[in-house]
Amino acid sequence: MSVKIENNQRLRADIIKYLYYKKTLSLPDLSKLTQRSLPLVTSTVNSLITDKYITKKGLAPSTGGRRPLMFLINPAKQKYIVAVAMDQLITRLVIFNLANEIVLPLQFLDLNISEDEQAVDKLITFINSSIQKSGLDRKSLMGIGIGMPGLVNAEKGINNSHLPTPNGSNLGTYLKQELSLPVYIDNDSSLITLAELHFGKVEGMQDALVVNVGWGTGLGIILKGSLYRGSTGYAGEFSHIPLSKTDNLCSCGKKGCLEVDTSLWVMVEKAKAALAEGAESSMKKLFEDKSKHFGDHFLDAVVQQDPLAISILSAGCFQLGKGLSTLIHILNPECIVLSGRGARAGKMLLPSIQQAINEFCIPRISDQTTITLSTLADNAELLAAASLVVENSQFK
Amino acid sequence: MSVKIENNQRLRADIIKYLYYKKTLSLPDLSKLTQRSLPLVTSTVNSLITDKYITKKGLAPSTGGRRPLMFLINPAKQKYIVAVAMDQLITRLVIFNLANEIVLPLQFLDLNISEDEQAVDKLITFINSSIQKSGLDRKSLMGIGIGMPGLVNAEKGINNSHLPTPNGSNLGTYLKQELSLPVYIDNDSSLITLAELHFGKVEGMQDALVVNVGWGTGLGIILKGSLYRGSTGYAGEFSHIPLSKTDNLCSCGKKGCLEVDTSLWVMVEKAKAALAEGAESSMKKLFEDKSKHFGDHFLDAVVQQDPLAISILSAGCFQLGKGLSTLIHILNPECIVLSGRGARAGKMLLPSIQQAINEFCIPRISDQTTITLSTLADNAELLAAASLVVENSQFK
DNA sequence: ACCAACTTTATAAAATTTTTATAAAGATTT
DNA sequence: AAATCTTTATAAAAATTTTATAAAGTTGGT
Repeated sequence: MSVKIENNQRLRADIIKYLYYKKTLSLPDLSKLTQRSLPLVTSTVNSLITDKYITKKGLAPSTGGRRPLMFLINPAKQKYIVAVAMDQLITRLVIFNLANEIVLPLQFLDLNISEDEQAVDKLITFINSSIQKSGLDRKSLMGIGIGMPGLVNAEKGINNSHLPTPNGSNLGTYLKQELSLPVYIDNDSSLITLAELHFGKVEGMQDALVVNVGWGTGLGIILKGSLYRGSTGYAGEFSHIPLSKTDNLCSCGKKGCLEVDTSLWVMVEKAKAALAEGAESSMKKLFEDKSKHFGDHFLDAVVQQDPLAISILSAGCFQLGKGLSTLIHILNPECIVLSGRGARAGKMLLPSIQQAINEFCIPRISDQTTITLSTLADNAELLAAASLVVENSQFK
Repeated sequence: MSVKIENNQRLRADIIKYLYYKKTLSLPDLSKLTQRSLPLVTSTVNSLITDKYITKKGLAPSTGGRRPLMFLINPAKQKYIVAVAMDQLITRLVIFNLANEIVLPLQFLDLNISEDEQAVDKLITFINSSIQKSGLDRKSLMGIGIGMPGLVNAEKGINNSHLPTPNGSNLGTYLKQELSLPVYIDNDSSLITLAELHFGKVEGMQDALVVNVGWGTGLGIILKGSLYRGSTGYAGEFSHIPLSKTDNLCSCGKKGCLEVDTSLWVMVEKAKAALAEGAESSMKKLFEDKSKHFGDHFLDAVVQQDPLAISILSAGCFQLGKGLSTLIHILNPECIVLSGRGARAGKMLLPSIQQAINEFCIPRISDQTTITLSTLADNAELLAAASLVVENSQFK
């Protein structure tokens, strides 16, 4: 048996990716997942063990035959990933190892990406100082994955909505240059969708939708088992489809966008207007506390079953459900997952959405689609930001 | 060199399929398309020549190097395909050979699929008598491909809207039994989309939409280079998305469906109502001729630039454009093709659709999508019905 | 006009990968 | 408790791809 020294980078990367997502797998598992033969997978796994990328875990319980030897990523391998999740107001950062263990705990930065003109350079400083704080050798960092709001073209590294670079150049390449590490950026909703696909409710499904209920209303589309990005990378622009019965002006400049009824911003405005008109609500007191954002107060009020907040939310969710009815007819998905920060309003969202679907969908089609809540916590976006790096790296 | 007698059915089928769609190809072309190595493709092509499935055409002009030997399907190979295209009112049939040459010319049958309870048995009789008329040996028929309106699950062979079988069983299996030949059914809009993908404007594109402008408004979705059918086969139900500003009742039982504004049926009704109210139009005279259907008269009036017909059509097309705006935002397609019988209204459709898109789309997204008219004639659906058989056959 | 350099296609030989067969380890049935 | 079925692992055989080379043709320069 000749020991193979260094070939088949593609299969090596695939094996590491599958172990990264699924934690422990046997040789037959990897053979099926990678669609390569068992002997080939065996020899490639052996070479990865030699390189300390993966280790043997031990024998798994039998499922009716010989017990399989399980493999997992070697947590001791000194390869690390910087994961960044950006919000309109707050940017978070974590450093993981390849086994998805946290090496540098959550770091925060207050950063208003749409108003602060120096946002990009502040981001760079933040990332650099976080790396320094971790004490890790820069050479051991595989790359940086960043999730951010806006019309992002992940492939080209462009954000059309926010974060212009000082010299007006491409955001992705600018970050890569300044940080001298591989940088991968993506839209926040796309990342949340990838998190649901790899670690959450959509795992293993072919066709599904993930709604990012947040300041806006984001959408990620899983088609044929992978994230669909469209011909120029802008697929899933759900929040600006023409659906509202009102002609209210949207932030995008058009009238009657879905977002006009469904975004958390708008709901907070509605709550404020109602309070100004003398409505009774627990929000009156909550809104006085300026340490948290209005939107978070609104969600708190919903969770505490405040009637005004729930009535505003329900109206918004009904419109969201109408939008989802359209998607169900067009895409006939297996499942729709409600995710993002708004998902913590949890069960409060579902009834109005379901009601709209009952009203607007052909039952034979909508019966096949289940609607469910995400079980991933807030670090979903960070996990998926890290997975961006794993997806795009080589393992030599 | 050992001559291979009979193996690799998959590659044989793939090679025949590519030659069927692209007419003539060289060995390197086939190697790239099938993603198999040149030596393997060469030996498989040789075995197909031995079996008389394909023939050498001759050398193609050089593109800068050695001239390639071109191959094509052998028109003399005695394998034939029955193609059927059904409409609400008329059913058409053609028999092709593998080279897509017509062996039995167009046959017609008046058949109202939604009202005639014996429609299925009449269809069977029609197909059988057409085969008899052709004089072809039944053993030389590879199968029957049928396109039909309705909520069709092609994989399972079900039509939920029309054509119930006498014994209530599965339509596909019933037809297969009664005709004792392989039968493949599909939705008419899906077939038109496949025709555009293989023979028309969408050829080679990854992400595109095909609108079947007809009695209803059908949609076919091309994603990642192939027809997208959804998790349970019902994707593309465009005509019943909630979009109309009216609350008019749709034939499906819901209110405010897109179809309420965009179907040819509805436009004809609007024209009739306007005429009853004394409006002037060339349609007054056209509608007296009962030998053609009202819808065809309406399209004639449009083509002849009748003001009333054009104004009704424009209003419908604006709503269609609003619906397409939604699809552009969600799916970010490279191209939208207007096809189906309504496409002969041609350039009359485009302005209102474009106007709606300008009004409802974010320019950065819609700029990337071109809207174009189909150049395929009415036999598009028949061609694609035949291709269903080729796609599902083996070539031993 | 002719030769060198570059392209594309076709075939032969070498290397890789898969398929098939067999063995090993454990569960299940008789 | 032995025989049979499952699943995993490895070895040998067969198939496929990769690499190298040849053949056929274009292009551009002198």
